Amino acid sequence: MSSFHKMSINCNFISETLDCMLEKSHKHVSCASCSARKDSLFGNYCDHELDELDESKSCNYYKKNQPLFIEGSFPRGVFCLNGGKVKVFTRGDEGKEQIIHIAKEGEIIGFRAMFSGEPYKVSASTLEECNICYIGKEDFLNMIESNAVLRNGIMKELSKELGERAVFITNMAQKSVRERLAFALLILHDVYKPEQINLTREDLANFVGTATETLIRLLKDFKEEGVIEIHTRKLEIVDANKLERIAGAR
Amino acid sequence: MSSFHKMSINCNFISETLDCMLEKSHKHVSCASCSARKDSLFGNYCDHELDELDESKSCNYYKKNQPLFIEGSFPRGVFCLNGGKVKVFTRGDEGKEQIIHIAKEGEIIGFRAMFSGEPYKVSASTLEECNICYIGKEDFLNMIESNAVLRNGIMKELSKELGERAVFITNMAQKSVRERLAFALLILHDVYKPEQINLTREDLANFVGTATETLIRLLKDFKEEGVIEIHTRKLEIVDANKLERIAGAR
DNA sequence: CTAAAAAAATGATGTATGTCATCTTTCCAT
DNA sequence: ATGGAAAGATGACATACATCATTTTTTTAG
Repeated sequence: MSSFHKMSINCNFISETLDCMLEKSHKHVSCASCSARKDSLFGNYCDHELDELDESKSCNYYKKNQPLFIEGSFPRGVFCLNGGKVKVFTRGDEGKEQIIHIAKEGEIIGFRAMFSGEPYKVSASTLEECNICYIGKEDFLNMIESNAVLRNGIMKELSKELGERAVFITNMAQKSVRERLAFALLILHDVYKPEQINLTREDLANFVGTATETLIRLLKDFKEEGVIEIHTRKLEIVDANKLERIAGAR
Repeated sequence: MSSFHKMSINCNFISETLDCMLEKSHKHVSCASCSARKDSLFGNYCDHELDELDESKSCNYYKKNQPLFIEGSFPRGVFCLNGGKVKVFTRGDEGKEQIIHIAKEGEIIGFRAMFSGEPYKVSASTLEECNICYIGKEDFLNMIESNAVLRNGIMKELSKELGERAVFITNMAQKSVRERLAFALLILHDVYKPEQINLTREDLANFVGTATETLIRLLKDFKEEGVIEIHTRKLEIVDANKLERIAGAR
């Protein structure tokens, strides 16, 4: 319901939204009117660039837990997240997911494998109902080639993520599960705001890198310490400062 | 001594090498004659591009354990590794190093922060005697802007590393120390060949993400199982297949 | 609205790995 | 060559966390 509300903001008319969501139509959501765009790499596109972008993209509705792409397959285009949250993850040897990133509105997903020439090293699937646009490989690469601003934005994004992952690796190697959970909650707080964090315990455990049971116990600790409130599936951050202290420096 | 030999290959004359190494001169090693170049992003440069590259770079000799750059500072240029090995690492809250990557001849180091506009998220320092060229920020960015092949090479490299780090994170989160050590040894085997792995136990532990004592015990196990030989500081991989089996899939 | 399935919660138990303390070997500068 | 420092090795011990088994709660589908 709150995600429904959010979604409606991103479309021109309620009727279009309903088509989009309830009837899974592939109705075009124009980039010019996409509210997620301003925070995206296309944020500073001018009118004719937007028209061109509109031409080359398709728009799709995804139900909860639908895959966008799967580890090992080859990319045919990139995904531009108009509404909803998407998890990006790999599977370890025993099939257990390790969530690398949770993407929100405005993010472009899956462009890494486009440049590396390798198959996807990660999978991506929706965590909730999503509206996602799709740009074919050729169109996207042409845009990159001809538009220096977009290209620099992409390079900046790749570089930023690379830095973040170095920190992620260090946290995994050196922090306790308790510290990592605090760290993860802070990240998710940022991703989900102004809404509350809304993930299954299993997904959260797979993001933190721990067993579901351990995660549940630690959440309970945090609740008893007054740093979070648990509203069934939704987690509310009550004391972010304390979380930061628990998570340690950085 | 064997690293001395290797170094000499990369310079035009022995006398130049000696200057370079023993007297720490900044004598120019020409890119045209750099044997590390063929495997690098500059591998397919033509003559006049090489001249240009030569103009804009400086060449320096580094002793063992010297820093190239430090986490938190801002980049002023990139480093191009002509000879020797370099570790790239972050420090956790208690100052413990987590090694993210070990770079070898031909690699360009430190270009991530150049694009992200952020300070370095990692530090880099030499693991042995090194010959390292340096290209200033402005020159490098100009090259990127004007040379599409180099640019695409950089984007490919960024993308590949991003994928590798997703795997690294998953390994950290889900594999046992024993499995991670096997995995690390295979990576290092590749980096160091045709030489033997040559790292302190502490550095190796900081790469695997474990305590030095634990690492030492596991090395002993591997030795007793006949997968490695330990020649004091140097590690010889005897049975790579078995290591792969221990490391698990991927 | 209800039944079945999925998710969440809780307890009991084992173990891989970190920590601390001590000793030995190797390295390196003088 | 030699002595001090760094690196390597080994043992004893503690514990954070995973695993397994079971129960309760929530969600979903018919």
